[in-house]
Amino acid sequence: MDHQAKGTRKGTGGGKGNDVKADLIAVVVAVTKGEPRVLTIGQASALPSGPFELDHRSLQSGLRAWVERQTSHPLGYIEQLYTFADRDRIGDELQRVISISYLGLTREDQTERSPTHGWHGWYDYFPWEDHRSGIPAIVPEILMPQLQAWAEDADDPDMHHDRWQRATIAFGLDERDWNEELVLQRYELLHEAALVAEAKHSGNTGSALSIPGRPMTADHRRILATGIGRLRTKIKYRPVVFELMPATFTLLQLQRTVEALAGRLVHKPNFRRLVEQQDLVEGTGETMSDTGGRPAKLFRFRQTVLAERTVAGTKLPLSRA
Amino acid sequence: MDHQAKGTRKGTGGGKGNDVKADLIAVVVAVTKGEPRVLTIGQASALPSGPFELDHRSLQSGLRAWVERQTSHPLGYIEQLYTFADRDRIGDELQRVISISYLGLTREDQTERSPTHGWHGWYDYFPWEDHRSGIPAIVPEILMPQLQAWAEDADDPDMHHDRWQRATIAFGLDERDWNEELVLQRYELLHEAALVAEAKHSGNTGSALSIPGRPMTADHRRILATGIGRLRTKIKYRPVVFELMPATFTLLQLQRTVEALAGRLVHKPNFRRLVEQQDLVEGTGETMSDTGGRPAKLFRFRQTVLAERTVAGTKLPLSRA
DNA sequence: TCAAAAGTGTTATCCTTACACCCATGT
DNA sequence: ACATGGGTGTAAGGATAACACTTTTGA
Repeated sequence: MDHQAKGTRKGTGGGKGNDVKADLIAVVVAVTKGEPRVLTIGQASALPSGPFELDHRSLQSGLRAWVERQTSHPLGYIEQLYTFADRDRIGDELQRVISISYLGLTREDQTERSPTHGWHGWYDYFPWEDHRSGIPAIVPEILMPQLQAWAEDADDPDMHHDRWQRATIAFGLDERDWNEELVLQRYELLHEAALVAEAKHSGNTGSALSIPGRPMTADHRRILATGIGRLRTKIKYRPVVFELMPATFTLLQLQRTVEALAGRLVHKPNFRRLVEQQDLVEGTGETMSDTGGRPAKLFRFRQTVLAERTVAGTKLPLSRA
Repeated sequence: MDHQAKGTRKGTGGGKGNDVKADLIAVVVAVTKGEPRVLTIGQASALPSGPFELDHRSLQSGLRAWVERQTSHPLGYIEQLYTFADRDRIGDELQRVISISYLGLTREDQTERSPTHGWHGWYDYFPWEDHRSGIPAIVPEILMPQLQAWAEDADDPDMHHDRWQRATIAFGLDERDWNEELVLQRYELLHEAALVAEAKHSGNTGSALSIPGRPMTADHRRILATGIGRLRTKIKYRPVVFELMPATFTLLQLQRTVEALAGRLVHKPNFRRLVEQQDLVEGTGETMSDTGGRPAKLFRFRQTVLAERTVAGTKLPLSRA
């Protein structure tokens, strides 16, 4: 790197003028018995994380090293989420910490028991995000009234209108408008309205009572929200669900997994056609007959589609020429 | 941040054991006279960048500060692209540098002349990416033969097949299969095949000759590829093009801008309908009659849609219930 | 026989794509 | 008149969403 700016650096040699700490932090997801779960350490309130060290070959391998060291759990698919920076007090010095967050998908080892880490349903942290059984009661009964109060607390009519509009968009006024992808927007709105426990620390005047939903250390819940949002978006255009499935599965199991992630129910006949028509899966020839009803064919993911298909992704009216 | 890992940190107090340098780096894009251009410093071979400093309020504001200091050019819309890490020699010490890259959209000030920075057409760096006049000659005449040679140079048949398959997917064998979003995959493929100048530095055995396309400092061209790819994806689902347009414009100007970014032509009548039907623009009542032909209505972007619409984004067969 | 889940058929609707054509201005 | 770009109509085809229905098992 020899960009022009070098000359203006303070203490280019070895001084630690603008040096920062870099942290790696992981949202590791699995779906077990139809519930999406996230890997946590400590009292279920922190995501696995650790400093990026000089002997890590890359950010990805550093992250894998940390997660595997802290949880003995190997990771499969991982993807970078977002990088953010905060000022942090370490000892007496004010120092920068940069956090580079990743999303990881894996299968949960249900046999293991550990005091240092565990799996927790992600809807424990975001109870308003699960719409599989309809709109959760807390949305109309607690969140919306609180958000309305927050909006009315605004300084001027414009601000009031803006706050309430953001709230109605983020949460969807009637059921058809609910957009499951807006996980981060919803969390940030609740944070801004000082309705989540994490907002209290920053000397916020905010409302007295906190809403349901388990808080996390520092801004880990915001990172988790980012990961959930990303995954909900991604399952729609890339076949990442299969990273969470066992080697063979029935179409209903696949559907339940998608529903768990999206937080909403999908239409069974159409879901089957969608999956089969895209050649994402192939039958194994075997069937499974455990959960009452007619035995279901077992399928496996067709690895080859990963190479064959890259994503259509047009939305422009291209002209042929 | 008090994640569990803290205890294992080397020199938690003030030691610089695992401290890193953090660089901010910007891909700043404008579209001028139907050509997409990128802001560069130095001999048109580096992107604006600089260290993230302790007095920057946030990553975004640090980036804005650097770009504005280096180019006197204020930024509009910005979004984070990707973060990557490399080992770098600074003085005698081996040290980490983390680069956090951003995409910025703006309008070019065509009056300014500066010796320290300039705007350059992005197809100078990626001549194979412009398909507005059909497939560029260098694709079939230079790139594909070189890639084929590279594929045939593989150690075993599997590797040969894999390399050639990746090449055909990335570049699209026949015109209909060209996917303009795969900018990064194409660049990385050419890099892996040691066909771009930047690949030579890393002691690569690679081929003797480099292909057309202006190289950049360090990995800046890879970052630019990331930015172009992201922008090409994004214009399809978010109205970001308007960040690049003047206050009022004709629909053909808008179309030319989209075409410049996508590197392909779009179908005029359908493009108009697409734009108008989505209520993205409103007429100003005025017309413009400069470039031969019937005077065109002028439009302006409807700012309100940013709030109203968040993105539909369904692709799952949801069930109503 | 009934409950539960597997699976198939079919239609209405909307969106995308393509083609054909007319309109208004300058030279 | 004609070239150039502006602008509208419309029909074919495919994807999506919704509804109705048959099949195969276990209790």
